[in-house]
Amino acid sequence: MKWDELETDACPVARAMSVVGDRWTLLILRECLMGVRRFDGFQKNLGITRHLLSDRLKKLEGLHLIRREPYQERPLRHEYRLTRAGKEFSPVMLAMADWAGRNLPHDNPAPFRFVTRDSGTEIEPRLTDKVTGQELNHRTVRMIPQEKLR
Amino acid sequence: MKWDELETDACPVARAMSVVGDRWTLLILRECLMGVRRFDGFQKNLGITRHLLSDRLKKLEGLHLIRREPYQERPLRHEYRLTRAGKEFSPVMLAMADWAGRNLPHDNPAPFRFVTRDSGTEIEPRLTDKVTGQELNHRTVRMIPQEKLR
DNA sequence: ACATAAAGTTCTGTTTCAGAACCGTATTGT
DNA sequence: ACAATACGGTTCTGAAACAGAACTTTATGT
Repeated sequence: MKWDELETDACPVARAMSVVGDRWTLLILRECLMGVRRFDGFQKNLGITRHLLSDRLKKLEGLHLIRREPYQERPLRHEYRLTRAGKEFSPVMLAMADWAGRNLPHDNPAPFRFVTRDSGTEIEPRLTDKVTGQELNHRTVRMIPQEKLR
Repeated sequence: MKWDELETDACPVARAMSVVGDRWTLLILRECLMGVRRFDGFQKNLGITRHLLSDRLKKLEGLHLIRREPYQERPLRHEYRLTRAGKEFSPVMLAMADWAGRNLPHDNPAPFRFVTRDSGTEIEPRLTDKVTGQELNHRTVRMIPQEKLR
């Protein structure tokens, strides 16, 4: 199975992996969420090669997760900003950071924090159901293949 | 920057990518969450090459996200099951599936559903704060680099 | 005139991956 | 008895992706 087949898979998890299933793309999104907007900013923060960064930014733009906007002319330069779809990735990033913080431990603390915009207090993420408010985890949720439903 | 440097990065998102930052690992976890336990089950469902599957299962076992347990002797055969840490990945999977379902659209419906174990109703995931119950998204949460806090 | 900056592109060698073939141990079918 | 099938891998080869460095272009500062 090749990359291009993943993109068009009926499974949303597979499609998600066609986007963030490489070493860098999700880390670029992390930098976007932290406010980085320019090529060299990404490159220096991540230690990614310039070639790959250029490539990934194009890919993310093509997927409409980031937008390329001119911030000066002569020479024409652009910055990269999250679109709505890109911003909506934020809860995934949070859930992932929380999981990794608990399950892939490290001696040093994370180099960032998630805080609420209103009070500035640190958050404790928890996935819940919109309707019932019930916590969603492996104990409360089942993932059922569609065939087995019928 | 190389793979091995990612694993030991202080950033939990980077460490998460050292685990699921490839085409297959997260899809293997998806299969685990759907109840697949055996080598050929993963191989057939995913279309991954046997070599890579073998490799990824070893990696996941090494990270204690899955456990290898004998289910028969002669010939000795094992099945692969999620550990607690692996099961705790479930909310991330849910958040990701939800995001991709909304932002990487596809004509066909997902080949699975997430339903509650008690009532069997389909869930609508939403990330909230444990303490305040406030919804967590790009509008309500800021991601701050540690340096800027001091 | 020379150095620095920003945003890439190009080049070369290494690593990872895809696809197929092969192997070992056992069970089932004829 | 013998072949076919099941299961769980390992080994091999060519293709794709990646890392690191050098180069380019347009412009500013000194």
